[in-house]
Formats: sequence, C-alpha cells, structure tokens
Amino acid sequence: MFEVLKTEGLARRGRFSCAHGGEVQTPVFMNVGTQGAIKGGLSAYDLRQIGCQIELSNTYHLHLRPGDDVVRQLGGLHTMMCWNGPILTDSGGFQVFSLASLRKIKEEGVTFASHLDGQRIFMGPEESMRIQSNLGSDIAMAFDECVENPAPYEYVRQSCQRTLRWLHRCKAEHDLLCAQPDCLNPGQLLFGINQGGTYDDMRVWHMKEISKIDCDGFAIGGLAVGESTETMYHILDVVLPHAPTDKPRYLMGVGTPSNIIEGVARGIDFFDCVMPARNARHGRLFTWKGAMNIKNEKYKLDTLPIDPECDCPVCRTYSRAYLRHLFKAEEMLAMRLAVMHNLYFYNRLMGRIREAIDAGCFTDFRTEYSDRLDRKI
RNA sequence: GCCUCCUUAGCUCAGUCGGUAGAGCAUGCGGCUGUUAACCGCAGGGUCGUUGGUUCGAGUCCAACAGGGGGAG
Repeated sequence: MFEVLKTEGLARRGRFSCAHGGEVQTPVFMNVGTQGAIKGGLSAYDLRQIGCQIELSNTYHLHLRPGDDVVRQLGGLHTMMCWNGPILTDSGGFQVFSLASLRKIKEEGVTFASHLDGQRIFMGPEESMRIQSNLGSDIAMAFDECVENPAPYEYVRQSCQRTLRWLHRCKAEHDLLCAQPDCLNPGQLLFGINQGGTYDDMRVWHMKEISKIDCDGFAIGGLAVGESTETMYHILDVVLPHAPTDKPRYLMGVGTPSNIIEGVARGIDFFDCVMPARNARHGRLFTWKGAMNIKNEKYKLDTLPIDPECDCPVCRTYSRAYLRHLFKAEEMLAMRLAVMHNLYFYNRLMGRIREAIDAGCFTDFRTEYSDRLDRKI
C-alpha cells in the first residue's frame, strides 16, 4: 500500500495506493476542499486539469453541513462531489485549534459551539471516526488536539498523552466500523498524528508511542501554528528519525513552496495547505521566480502570462493585466483563474520534486529553489 | 430677477457650545500554513467654493460673489 521507490538523502520518492483512484505518486500535495469543494469555484473536473492526485476534506465542516448522514445517503463524498480519486478527511482536530474560542476539551472529547449557529456539537475520537466512515474517505485522520505554539510544557505533555489515548480509541473504533457489513469504504485507512509542540522530548516520546499502533501512515501535526520556520524544521529533524520508514509521513497544513521542499528534504511524503488557494483568492500568485501580488499597479499594462515558465491553462491563455483587472473589478473569474494557477503550480512543484529525486538531483533542485519560491517579486 | 437649501479627501458624506478636520468607499501596499478568511491590516490623500467681516481664535457666526439642487411666479 506504500512503497518507497527511491531515496536521496532523507528525501523519499514513493507510491501509495488506496481504495479509489489507483496510485498516488509521492511526495504529493493534497488539494484542500474543506467543504467538499475547492474554494474559488473549481470543480472536480478542474482538479484533474490542474494535476491533483488526492483531495482533502474536513470532518467537522461536513458534519455540520450538509451532515455526514446526508453525505452517506448521497453515496459518500466521492459520489457527492463527483471526484473518484483518493480523498483524505481531516478529523476535526485542527478545529480544536482554529475554533479555540468556541470549544471545551475534556477526556471524552471536545464540545464545540458551531461556528454557524452556536449549536452544541460533541466530537470525540469515536464520533470523528464514525463521521469519516460515513463520508467514505480513503484516509481517515485520527482525532487529535492541535496545540498552538508556543504552549507551556506541562500543557503540551498532558495534551499529548490525551491525544495518544484518543489515537487508541480512534484505532479501535475505526477497526470496528470497517468490519461492519454496511461500511461505505471498508478499505479506509487510518493515519495517526504526532504532537508535542516545540519540545523535542515530547515530540520523540509521542512519535515512539504512536508508532506502536498499527496505523497506515503517520502525520506530524501542530506545526506552522505559531512557531518560527527554523523551529518547525528543527522539530522535523528531531522527530522524523523516529517515524516508521515503511509508512507514509504527512506534514499537516504545510506550507509555503520552500516549506515543502525542506519537508521533502527531511523525509516527508504528504503535504496539504490552504495557502495556495487562499493566497490565490487574495491575489498572491506563485511563480518559479517567486510570489507576485497580481493586484499591484505595476501589472496594469503587463501582457505577459502570470508565469512565462508555467504551462497551466491560465498562463497559456490570459495576461497579468487581465487578471489584475478581474481582481480590481471583483469578478469571480479572478479567483477561479488564480486558484487554478496556484494549485497547478503546487502540483507541478511536487511533480518536479519527484522528477528530481528520480533523477538523483533533488539536492540541486533544493539549492536552486528552496530560498527562491517564497520570495516576493 | 425672487425665495430657499447645498458647496469639507478621488466619490458619498459626518463635523457637537466657535478652540486649526473624521468616516465609509475608492486608491496604493502588506499579511495569509491540517480554511470561522472573495478575508484582515497599514498607508497616502484636505488653502473646509472664493473674498471680506466679527472674534484672542472661524469648517462652524455675518455679508457679498461663484457654482449647483429645489420652489414659487
């Protein structure tokens, strides 16, 4: 189900298979469709056009709307959104962080006040697994607590231990659900999540503990949530030697193009991030020379494509000046084209990383691009 | 020609009892990392229509003029 095909230093070139859509080539970027849709107006058809291998949706958001029971009655998330490729569902653990003002954590789980209408929502490990089972995703994420950085050592220690206990409960419930005769996706996989804040010993202890559990992959969570980039890289350096080598490693919610290159260099196989889509909607576009703000006045009469080196459908067709006009005029086409370009760029970035590892020149690729792609132009 | 109201930032408008001016939008720029984000933040921008008068001091009170809206005839 996961195979490392080639390595260069710590970087891994692999392939991964799950119930839907055949093989995923890694390292891979998962395109984020939180509510079963890529924000910015992209369809499942568009996802194919921009080279998306695997899509990510969210347990908390789909539970609230339209409801995981509804999704199940519609045949599951794949059928509902007409995407027959692999889908990973995040567990709701990130919402413990992002909706911190709307929730209370206890041993059993987390009580949220719905961000839509305030209604009380209880979600613990079992609830998250049941919802993800109803969604029928290919990869379910363990329900964890994503702790903001920096956080006091003692808080992180207790949270980590609880997240570990939650993982045991997730695993048990997941096994139970997959064994049921009416299970929507009996082949659904489960990834555990490493936490531990910015504390080396907690990170390592937690990774060793979760590695003992028979998960199909392991994620590094709780990074890019307040700490410096250097700290994030340091934690990866410290924790990844303790992750199983025969299972995929997923760096959750990361990140910038440079973060991804540096993550691959440290042995990460899976990434996801809202950044390319969100920045696109806000007019920040990635290119092979750096990131541009298409709304800047200097593009008013610029007839070049967003990135002359890019062969995405947007760059093959439209000018910077037209994109800028669409943004200034607040046409929805602006966001759609911008998101298409940025996601194509991210998927192409992963493709070039894979090609580089295959060719044994990832080190050169890293040297050429790591400091360059986040830079403003 | 008569009566009346208006004139303050690029636009639409606030501005208290007279104490040398604010907002929204627009513009420019920045931020965004398992989405509560088509969002958030910062900045530039003013001979307060003109000329006089009263006053220690006028966007504010008075007069004339200019431009504009409305009304009566």
